[in-house]
Amino acid sequence: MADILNERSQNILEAIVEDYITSAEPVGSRAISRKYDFNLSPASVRNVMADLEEMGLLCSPHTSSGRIPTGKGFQYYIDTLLNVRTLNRNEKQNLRNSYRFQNMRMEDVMQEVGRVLSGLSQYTGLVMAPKFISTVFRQIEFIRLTQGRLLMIYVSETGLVQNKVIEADPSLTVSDLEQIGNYLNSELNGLSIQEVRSKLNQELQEDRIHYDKLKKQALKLSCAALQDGIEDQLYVSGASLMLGQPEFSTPEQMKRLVHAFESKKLLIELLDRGQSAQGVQIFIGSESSQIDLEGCSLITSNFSNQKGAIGTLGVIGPIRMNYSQVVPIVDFTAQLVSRVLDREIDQD
Amino acid sequence: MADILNERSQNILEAIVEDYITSAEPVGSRAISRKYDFNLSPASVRNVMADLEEMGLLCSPHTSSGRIPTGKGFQYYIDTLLNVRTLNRNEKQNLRNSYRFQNMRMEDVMQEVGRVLSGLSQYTGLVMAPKFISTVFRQIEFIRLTQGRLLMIYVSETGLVQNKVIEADPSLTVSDLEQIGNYLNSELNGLSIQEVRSKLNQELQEDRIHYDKLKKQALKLSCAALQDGIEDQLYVSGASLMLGQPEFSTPEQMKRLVHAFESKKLLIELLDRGQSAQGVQIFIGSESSQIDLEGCSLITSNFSNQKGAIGTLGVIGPIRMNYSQVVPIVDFTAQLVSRVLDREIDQD
DNA sequence: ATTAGCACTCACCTCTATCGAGTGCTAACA
DNA sequence: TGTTAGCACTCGATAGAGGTGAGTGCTAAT
Repeated sequence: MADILNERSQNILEAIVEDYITSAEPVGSRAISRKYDFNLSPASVRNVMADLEEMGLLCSPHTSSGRIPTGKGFQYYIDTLLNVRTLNRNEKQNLRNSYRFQNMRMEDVMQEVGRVLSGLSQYTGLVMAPKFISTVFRQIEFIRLTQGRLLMIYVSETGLVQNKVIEADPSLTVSDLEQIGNYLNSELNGLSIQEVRSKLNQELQEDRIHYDKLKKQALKLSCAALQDGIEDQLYVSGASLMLGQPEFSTPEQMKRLVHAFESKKLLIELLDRGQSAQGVQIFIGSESSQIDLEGCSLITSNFSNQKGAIGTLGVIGPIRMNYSQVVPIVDFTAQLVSRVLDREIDQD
Repeated sequence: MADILNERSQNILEAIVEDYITSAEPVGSRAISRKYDFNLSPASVRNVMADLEEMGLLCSPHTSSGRIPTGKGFQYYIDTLLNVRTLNRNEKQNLRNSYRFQNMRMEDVMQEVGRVLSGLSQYTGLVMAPKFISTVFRQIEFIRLTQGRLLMIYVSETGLVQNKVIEADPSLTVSDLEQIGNYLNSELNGLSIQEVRSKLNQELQEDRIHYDKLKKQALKLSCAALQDGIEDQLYVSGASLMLGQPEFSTPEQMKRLVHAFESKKLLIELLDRGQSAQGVQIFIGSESSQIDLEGCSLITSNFSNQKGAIGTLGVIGPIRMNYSQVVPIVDFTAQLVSRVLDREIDQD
């Protein structure tokens, strides 16, 4: 794709995209020819623009208006023209200082990250906590609520607390539960949930005929507790900032956006897509094809600690986002959070 | 106040309010005289309306438009004219069936309640989980994160899980923590957090010179853990439904609302005001005087279990809410949730 | 290949006219 | 004396007309 455009066309496309990013208005040939010194008259610029439009990189809202980049145009810009600013030492230090992670619960860390991302970018910050399945077992606790109903509390290695109500054999006593907890805590410590699951399944089969009743109970309980059904946690910050963007200024678009942010399902789905990738990823609205998120663009990066718990953070904004500014922020923040996750626990 | 108005004025005010509730448009004298059979001509109705306007119960957006009730008008309507529908057995059963509380975590119960409230009322549902301070102690657990940093997990009697990171003496070993946990769990079980606090303070003073080092550590730890700094949890559901209401149809008002819902602080403040009251409470926008929530009205009721943990739930909508329909829903839901809280634990 | 020139398009603004729902006031009526 | 019919008036909402200007496409000259 990159080679279809000659240098002049590239320069003009870049100029148009960047002008449009700051102005949110259709860009005219005159403006381009004046602001950037290509030594080209408006008429020449117009010729190039007509070509770019034919290639689907630009479009004009109506006959007598300037051009705006299409999704494809932005995609091209991101793929080949965007040069991401790298943060210098000062900027990195400033960013580091923006975050206050001292003595925070994991939930608070996630929320704080979202808040800061949103504040710095002036768009909407998203943070998806590490998925339950990607966490590493640290401790489990069972608390009896009523006959046959237990509250299970699970703490991951990084201090992420999750809980769940499970049904259980009503005959289990409190001291049974304590023993079961102790057994599981010693057996499963340090294993990833995936490892835990396969281990549990394996042992359950082996022990099917075994007579250690308590151990069997323990396996059954932990199966119910850890098998599934713990939902993703998504933190959305600064949704109202999006409503200030000119592309979402009509009531209908606002409703759409708020709905999308509220249901969270769409967003989680979108963030999931990037979970396997490394580094910063950019999804462009049209591509993502979620009606409610039309016109939006998503910059994400995964974070993880050394043992693998993977979460995702990022910024969602209008397609017309300031990528060169936001990308490094998202990138560095992901690195920062990864390091914080590791620091949460003793390195041994 | 009620006695200043004669019956005819009351009838007309009621008619205007109810018409406005369904139409969201200024109500004219002609409409009133036709739809309701007071046997009064529009002219007579106009006379009454002029009186009501003078008393500050009505106002007209401009000279030649119908009247709309003022905040004061709504207040009067709610105080003296509103007759709340009581739910019949069928409706109660339907409402009960709307909620699915089986094997849900407390967090999920709260969220579910918000969702259903919002769905039934078509406005925005609010649920504030019982305040930490109003809960009853059930269990506490300390998990070592790093040298000198502990994760404290607190479970209230109703199964509400909260956690917090606290600093602690780095020399504490894992078995120390276990002992401390056991000690606290046996000592504090069944006490309200307020009782716990006074007990801790008392014992800390008594034991100041004592030589039981571990006990002292236990007291210190639990003080740090339970003293304060656990924030309220507020669940907001169906915010986007509010954006469909005609009074919030302009971009500016939408932004205001979304901002108010997002920051949550305003809402928590507002909900706090009703924490001491019993039964359903109604706050009207102008009265609440929060700029961001102008034009909104709040119907709340507290719920609590037998031991006193108090939370609040309700519905926030335009002042022009269908009170007679929403009030009984909020009322009955609060009763329902109260009962669920009690059922969460063994009755002993 | 580039560009100056020109006719053309179309969103946007403002001005004006019209319409109609609703009012307040007054005079007539039961 | 309370009620009502009649009437002039107000004012938002809607629609159309005209002007403006930014921007385009095309063509012919450089």
